[in-house]
Amino acid sequence: MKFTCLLDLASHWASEKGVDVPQLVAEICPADKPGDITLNCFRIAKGLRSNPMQLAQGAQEFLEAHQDVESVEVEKAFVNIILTPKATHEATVADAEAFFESVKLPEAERLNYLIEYSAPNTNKPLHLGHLRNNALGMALVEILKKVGHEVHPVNLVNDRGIHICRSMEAYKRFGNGETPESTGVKGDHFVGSFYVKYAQELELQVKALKEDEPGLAEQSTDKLFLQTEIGQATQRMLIDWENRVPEVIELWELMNSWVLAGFNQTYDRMGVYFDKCYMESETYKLGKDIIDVGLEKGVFYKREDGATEIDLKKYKLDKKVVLRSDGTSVYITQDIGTTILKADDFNPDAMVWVVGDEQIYHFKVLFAILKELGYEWADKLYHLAYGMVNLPSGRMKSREGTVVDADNLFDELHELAKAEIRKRFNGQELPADLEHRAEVIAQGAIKFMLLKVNPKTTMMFDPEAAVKFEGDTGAYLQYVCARIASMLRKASDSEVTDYVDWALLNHKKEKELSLCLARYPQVIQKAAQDKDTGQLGTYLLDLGKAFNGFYHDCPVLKSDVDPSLRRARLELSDRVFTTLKDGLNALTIDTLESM
RNA sequence: GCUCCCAUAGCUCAGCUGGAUAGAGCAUCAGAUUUCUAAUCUGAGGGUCACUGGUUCGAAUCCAGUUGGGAGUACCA
Repeated sequence: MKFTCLLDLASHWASEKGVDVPQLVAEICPADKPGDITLNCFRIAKGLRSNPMQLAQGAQEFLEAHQDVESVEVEKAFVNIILTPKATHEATVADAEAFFESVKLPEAERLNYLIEYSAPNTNKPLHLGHLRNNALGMALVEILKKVGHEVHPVNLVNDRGIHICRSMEAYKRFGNGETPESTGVKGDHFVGSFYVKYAQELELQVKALKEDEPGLAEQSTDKLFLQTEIGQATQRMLIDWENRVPEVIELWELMNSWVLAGFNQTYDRMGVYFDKCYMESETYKLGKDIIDVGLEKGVFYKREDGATEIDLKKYKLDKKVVLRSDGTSVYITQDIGTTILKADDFNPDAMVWVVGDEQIYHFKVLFAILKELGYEWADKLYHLAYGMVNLPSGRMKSREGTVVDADNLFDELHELAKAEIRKRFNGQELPADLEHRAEVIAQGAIKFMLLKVNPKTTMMFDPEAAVKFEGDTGAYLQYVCARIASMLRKASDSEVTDYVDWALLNHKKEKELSLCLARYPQVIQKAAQDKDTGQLGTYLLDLGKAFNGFYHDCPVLKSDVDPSLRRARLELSDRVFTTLKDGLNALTIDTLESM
């Protein structure tokens, strides 16, 4: 927000005191104070090494004489300024093109980002936790694009390993040749059901084992895994998979194709897309050659027992094994290799991983190793570590059946949204796009709920609150858009002049609205910088509330409104509409012309 | 044991580089609708910002410690 009166004040001070005056940043005046904007002289005084009270006095004297200023009041070192309406609106949103252009970062600060998110396992359907990941990843992509970065989203599908073999082994035993097509079950759910069956069978075998050998009674299922018949069979299957045994590969390909088809449906519904999907089955052997290079460089060393290790005490981290003594890879080896592959593929300036906060340590280690290996992009790696999603009853536990399934949640919200629409049509003919409206509202509800909080917060998902479309919700914001769209529709046939007289918008709510709008470019840039969707969500709610206040107090289309005032209010409303839509789209939430 | 994160209204969450009397939504109570779409708006009650000390003109915010919670700490992924 660049207000002429503050620019003038800055140059006035500069010439008066003969020093450089940093840019004077205005704050929004608190609602209970007399003013539109506030100059905090406590803050300015530090830079100028002056007395805050005297600065405030001086500011008042200067500003009272300024043509953009109606009045000034000083409280302590706060200078509360009431601007003329013209100055308020023209410094903020009058020039729509300039306003939206100011969202973009300077050319020199724009980067090429590579963002990895989602990273599902192909053995179970997606649940609420994945939805937080997906929503964050998608939104981060759009926010970064919005401020001018180039962004490439990628996925890394965990399609191999012992957990995948579990579903396969169970299918071999209990599948009876059924398929998603023959049963009509979505592919990922179909395969997931065998993962569940596997767990049941394993428990039975463990129980039998413990009955045979009471000494094992205290052992965990994981410990006894390889002593069960099914566990051994699964382990053999993993080895067969690695040896590319045709019938195992065939089954694996078949079941993965089912799961991925299911995931793609869910992705499409959310609007998830990727520039590239890496499959772990194709990348899991990567990284070993890099370890050799690192050994030569002295980054790694061989331990006496043959394992290859790196000492990261310089980074306040522990030692980390990167190759087992038998020469095989560990998880981080693969991650090193995959990261380098991604860097080669996209040549990014910066990379982001959207992964849960339980892996914070892992990424610290990964980044430190890549730094030691000397990659030029190693300083621009970021782990967006989000907190987990809890239920009122606590953590989601698959064993207790409390996992909130993604597809079911979508369906449930869709039906509830539809019921809400029906309620409002109250017997009238329903709109032709009823299903579309319900889906946009449902997606908006779940996404906004997940994105409005700070990503790092361990958040609570309350099903009761999620199914309401009131208060701090996506629907609240979509509703504002629908209201404005309705006004703009009704006004479209009226005469539209190019000239908007912003000086007419002198109502407190009108000025507040412009001042709130004016924060948008900074907010979205800060959200991009901090990779924090919560800041944007909070802001959009502020904007929505500011509009609803205006809408309540300032009639636009009523017959007694002067045409030029109506014109100006429509223009302001249009700016809210465009901004809200832009901001919601940055959160990957769609808007509606009618709800 | 060690490391990291968290603690703000009954509940869920904001609170930017320290700045005015700590905010919002939900819930509770009281109001507003011959509508520009009430999925809305207005008002009320509700706080020892976990605790103790420190830095500062000024601390929810910074520092140290205490208590309580979560996560991580494998030749697992």
